[in-house]
Amino acid sequence: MLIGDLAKLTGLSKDGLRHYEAMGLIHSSRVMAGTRHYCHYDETTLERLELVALGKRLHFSLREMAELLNRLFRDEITREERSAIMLQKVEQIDQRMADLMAARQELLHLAGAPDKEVVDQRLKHLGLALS
Amino acid sequence: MLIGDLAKLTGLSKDGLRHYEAMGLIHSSRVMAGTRHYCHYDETTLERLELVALGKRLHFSLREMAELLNRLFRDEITREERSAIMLQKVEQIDQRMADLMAARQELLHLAGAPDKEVVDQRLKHLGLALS
DNA sequence: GTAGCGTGTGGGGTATACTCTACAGTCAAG
DNA sequence: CTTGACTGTAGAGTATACCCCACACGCTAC
Repeated sequence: MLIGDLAKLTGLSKDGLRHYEAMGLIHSSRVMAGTRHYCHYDETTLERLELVALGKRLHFSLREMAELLNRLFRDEITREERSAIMLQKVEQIDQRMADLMAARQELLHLAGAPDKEVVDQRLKHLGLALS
Repeated sequence: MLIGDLAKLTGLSKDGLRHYEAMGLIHSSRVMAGTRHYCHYDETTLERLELVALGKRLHFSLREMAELLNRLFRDEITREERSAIMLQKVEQIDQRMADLMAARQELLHLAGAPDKEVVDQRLKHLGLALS
């Protein structure tokens, strides 16, 4: 299929898809038409794009995904390695959360801790609690 | 003082300081010397830069800080507004933490939850716990 | 008086993830 | 056979926070 179809099916923009292709996340076969060519995408592209969506949710960068995705489609990733990759990302996320948590505490302090319980209530809604 | 002194006192690079000035975080008086001029910074610049450091810890952008800093030095920010600003930033942080927390959960799931207790142990070290 | 350090300016580059614009060719419908 | 929709390419622009380089000038020490 052509890029317009892919865009409609995924809800992504054509420019975004071209960007993904430039980043190596998806691939196409070039089909000639007169002096120029068009890019044809097969159905695995949709699988790839679903994995890209997953990767974005999981806070992987496009660069990280480009590598992982290609290795994944060549069956080069073992269960153990996959697990390790995920846990490594968890560590990065923990680091960022620690950073945010420290800022949060300092912000509440600077805010004059107006209603600590009410504010921390939000954390619980997020599935978190201070320990 | 000149930019080199400021750089040494703060540990920031001259280029970084020039960037801050271009962003409106600090200001200088231009003193002529022949055909050109030099930028002189007064002591309040150090105070400003300390606030910039604080702002960075608290995840304020330079653009946000430029506005806040100038208003702060003109005494245009009431206690109530300061509190509101901090709490607004807390909300943004909560949003990002929720995002990260969701990703974290999904990552652990995809990792095969190898040793959930051990991994969640790290969250406690960060001052957090699942509720 | 010249070497060397410090300085301001302008511009480019890095990283991330795109969007937008202009230009030109292809193709189907009318 | 022309119009309109679609396509590829190149390049610029957005946002954030800087770094690096070259150039030319100022000032001080020698």
